[in-house]
Amino acid sequence: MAESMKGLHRSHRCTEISTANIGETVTVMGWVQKSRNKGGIIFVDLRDRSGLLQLIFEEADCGGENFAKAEKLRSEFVIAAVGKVEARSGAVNENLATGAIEIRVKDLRILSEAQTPPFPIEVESKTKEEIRLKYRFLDLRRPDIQSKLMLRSKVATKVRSVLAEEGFLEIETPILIKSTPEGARDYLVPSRVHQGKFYALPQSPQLFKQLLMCSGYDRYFQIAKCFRDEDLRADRQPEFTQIDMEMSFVDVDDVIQVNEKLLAEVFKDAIGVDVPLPIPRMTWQEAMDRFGSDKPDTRFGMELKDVSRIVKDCGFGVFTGALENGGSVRGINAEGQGQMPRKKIDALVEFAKGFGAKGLAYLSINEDGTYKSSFAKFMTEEQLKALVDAMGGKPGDLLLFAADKNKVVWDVLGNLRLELARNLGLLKKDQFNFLWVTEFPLLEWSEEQNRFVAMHHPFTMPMDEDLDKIDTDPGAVRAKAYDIVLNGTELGGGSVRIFQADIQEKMFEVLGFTKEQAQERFGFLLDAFKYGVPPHAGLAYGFDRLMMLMTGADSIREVIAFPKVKDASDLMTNAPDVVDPVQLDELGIAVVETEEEAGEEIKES
RNA sequence: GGCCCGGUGGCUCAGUUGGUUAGAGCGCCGCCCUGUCACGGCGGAGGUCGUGGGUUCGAGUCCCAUCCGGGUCGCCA
Repeated sequence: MAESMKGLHRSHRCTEISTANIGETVTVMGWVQKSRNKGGIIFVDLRDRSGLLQLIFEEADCGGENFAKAEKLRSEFVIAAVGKVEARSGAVNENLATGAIEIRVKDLRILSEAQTPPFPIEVESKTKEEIRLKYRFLDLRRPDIQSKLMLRSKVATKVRSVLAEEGFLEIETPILIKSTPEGARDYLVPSRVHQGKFYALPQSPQLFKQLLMCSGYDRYFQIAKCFRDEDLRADRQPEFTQIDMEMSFVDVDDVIQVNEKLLAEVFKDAIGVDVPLPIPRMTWQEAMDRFGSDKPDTRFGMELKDVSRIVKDCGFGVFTGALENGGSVRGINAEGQGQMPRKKIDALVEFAKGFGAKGLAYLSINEDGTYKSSFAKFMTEEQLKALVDAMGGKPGDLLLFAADKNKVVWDVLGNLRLELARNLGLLKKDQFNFLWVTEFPLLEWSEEQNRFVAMHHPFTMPMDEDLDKIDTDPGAVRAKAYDIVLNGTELGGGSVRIFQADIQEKMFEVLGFTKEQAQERFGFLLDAFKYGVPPHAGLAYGFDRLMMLMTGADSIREVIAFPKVKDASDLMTNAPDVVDPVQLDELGIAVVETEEEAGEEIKES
């Protein structure tokens, strides 16, 4: 029943037609959003990715045959219509970009009929994501998703043009690579030709871009697909996209400078936001001390204060105990929240426990200046007053304290601060606060592995002034690593790379790699470094996260055309799925049944 | 792997202390309507409550298990 579009050419997208086109004959094609049949006159809202346009059918204009076809139109039919652009003789629709005009149709073709969609194709869908993802091809018709993906394309285009202007070359790196298991789990791809051997999908193009520097392509970038076989989150997908770059003959400031230009131009071009330059910088240590996070959200205050010295001789064992164990006592001031009901405070305590706190001490300052506190009885009036003063407490404020190892205190208060901001509505999506966090620790002690692990990656350059500490106090060595943070989200990160063999060897040694292990995993890079390597540094952005923040989306899935759900499967295609035994046989792979599955087998048979 | 939230017609939801034929709005189908745009009017179809057990005279409602989706902690160099 579908008709051919033979002889027709689309002349405009829906919203490309305006009052300037009145009197012209146009050909439009798209989907039926809605049909309103008044009996002798039929209105049809036509939709394409540009927006909506009203078509009008009257038998006198289009003839009986076309009118009969128009009567059959249902939602999501794909049609072509030829007609004259007219100013509306009825009321103008202020809600529509094309609300002042309509197309008086002379010829209609139904290019494709459609079943009723399982959920409405509309902005701000209320439909469960599960159903939307199963029918993603329909969900992607919704105007808000379309505008997000169109913006994503625009940003990618702008990134390419800015970086090209800056002398960057776009070079692709392989997807089938060698597994270098340090960090996230790799996705593995079996090899038919080399049975029993596997490729890995890249977690990032890291090693290849460093090799490109060795090869003289002094400025590289790529919009690169990356893969990590880890559990998902609202802002994490197993496959995601990085805007990845690397530069030769540069140090930290050079990387920051070119990226500030990139960010400013992209934000201006894509969403009209001015990014004030230079973007503020903060060391990792300062970020932790002031915000309890290495990715501080600076859209609001409520900063952490270290009150260890104030409370070191008080009678509250929780505080003094933490200090004796080498920890600290820190607090935040939730200004004006002194009247917070006990129930809400208890909820905050529970929240804090989720981040490893054993508890949360609080003190609210009544309007008359007296205190209500969970720990007042352990302290003298003077001690309490000193504490309140240190926190800048005023009548009506609520002070919250955590006492533990530094790492726990930061984590607890850093997250508590964000939770309070969320509850108080302090996080404005149209405000964009950028921040560079610099001087990250080079290494991080892993309790699990009982060794130091690289905080960034094993090729990160230590800061020159800390080099001598790498043997004596590795944990105190800072790195030439930097993150770009936007509104409390890590947008991207990078570092200056080690390019001297002796420092790289030292690094592997500290990380507990033997020479053989290092050679086995990264030999090709170490070899390359023997043949002349320029100093180099780079950065990679999470493109999906960038788009999530730009569009104000709550989930990364909203800015990815075909995302996966929490267990990394695809509800539309059903991937991953079992494969034909013949395929497995070719690959020399045997699948071992788990006990659970074996049990099911027995039940079924 | 842990914790938390959700699953009732196509969609979004309501369903009181467990109690007669499980409701609503939207959508859908039919008829009518020449200026609608959240069109309108009349009529109609459609669910056994994610799944499986259990308690009970009686389960959408209580219990157990399980599946699916979401959030989060672990994890994500």
